Amino acid sequence: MKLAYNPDNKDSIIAFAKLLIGKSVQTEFKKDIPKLNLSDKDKGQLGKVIEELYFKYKPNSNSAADFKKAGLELKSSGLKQLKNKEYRAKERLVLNIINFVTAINQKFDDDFLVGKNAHILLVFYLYKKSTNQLASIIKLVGDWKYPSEDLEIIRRDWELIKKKIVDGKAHELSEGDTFYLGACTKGSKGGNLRFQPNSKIQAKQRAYSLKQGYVNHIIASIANEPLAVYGKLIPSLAVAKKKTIEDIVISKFKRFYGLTAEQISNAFAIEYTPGTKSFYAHLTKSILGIELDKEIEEFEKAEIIVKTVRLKENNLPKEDVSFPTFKYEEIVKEEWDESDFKEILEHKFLFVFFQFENEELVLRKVKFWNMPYSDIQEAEKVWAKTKHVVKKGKIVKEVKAGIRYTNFPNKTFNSVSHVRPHATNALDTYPLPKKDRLTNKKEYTKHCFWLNSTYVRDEIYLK
DNA sequence: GCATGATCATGC
DNA sequence: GCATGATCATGC
Repeated sequence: MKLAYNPDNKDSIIAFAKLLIGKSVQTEFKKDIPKLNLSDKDKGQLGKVIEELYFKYKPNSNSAADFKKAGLELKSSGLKQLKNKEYRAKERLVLNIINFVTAINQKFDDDFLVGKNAHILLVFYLYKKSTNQLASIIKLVGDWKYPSEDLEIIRRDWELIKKKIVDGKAHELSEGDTFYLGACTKGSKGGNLRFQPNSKIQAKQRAYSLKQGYVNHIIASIANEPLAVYGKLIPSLAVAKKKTIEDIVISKFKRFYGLTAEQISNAFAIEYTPGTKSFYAHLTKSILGIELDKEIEEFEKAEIIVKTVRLKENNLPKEDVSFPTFKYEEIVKEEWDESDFKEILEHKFLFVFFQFENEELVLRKVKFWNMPYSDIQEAEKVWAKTKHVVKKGKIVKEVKAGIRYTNFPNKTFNSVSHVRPHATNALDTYPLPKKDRLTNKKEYTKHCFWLNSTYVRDEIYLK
């Protein structure tokens, strides 16, 4: 059979793939799709149709690239579109499954850089909740090779994941451990436990993945969107080889330890306006040498969450650390492993600590941090109790002097996290899945998960 | 002085 | 209009 492309030639494959832009496979292959017996639940169904009906080859699950001779791996993934029409990744890009047993003897150059990951051909479709994946319109097609600076970061990420497996801690892996390359869970919820070589504890099956923020950069590159809105911390391969993101950030901040926020802002000729929302973000960018109107490229790719914390003189943060509000109707449907809260907690954070000293705020230190496995398990208890309370319709415990006291997990319930209101006022609400038993209301003031200030002090600032 | 509920202010 | 960082108010 004569193919419409040359499977041994990269350019030919890529050019042929680009002919898919603007089409849906549903329309193109209506007649043949039923023969593949795909399940609607199969998240990889679009990829299978493109492989078998468009490129006309059988999908492989071995370690060789899909187009073996050309060294090209085909992947399809979803896009969402912002109000300003720009595209963003719907989710992380999942690469190959990590074999815990063989991983401990592998080398980065032989594992990651050959086979499936070195050169990827990406087919992005526009995701819509109401649309079947096969009917989605393909919007962007292009190939991706890692810039050499990124590969240095990915190499360190890969080494860290390997070290955890070597140390018998595959069950403690978290996406927050690493910067661009994550070890994400893969497979049906809860199940899919695997043996690991250096521990008796079974670990969730995991795959290497590129963080959603990293995929956004791949998308921008393929879509030819201007990258001028980003400023870089790592200007060259030489710097990337010598220093980690952490090294660079900490060394830049260190020069200002002990200075007040006002002194630092004066050093950069930025206005000292601690009341405005952007002040601390601007201070951080100035210290890092990033122009104020630009985003920090490495932070965006690694999805680093920056939190500025102001400590009282006794080292206790003045406020607990908040996260986005959760929706009652959604939390009751979530499983922990797919929950928004766990997703946030598996990020990498940069904490910037200031401390009050005679009414002035002094920069104490910065710290990269991600939540240890045992604390994520603690946070799960807070999440589970919250879900339970909403599900039972037992949010309000009692009403005293017009104030509603809740059954949500408080600071004494758990040392890591608690649940508290986060709203404009009591009338700023989300709908409830079930009427609250005591108040008979079908909506409730917006709440969110918070990190306890004592936890931030003891486990992040003082450690 | 802390815990908990309630609210404000800014910026997009 | 809403998300987010910040702050206030009350009671123990």
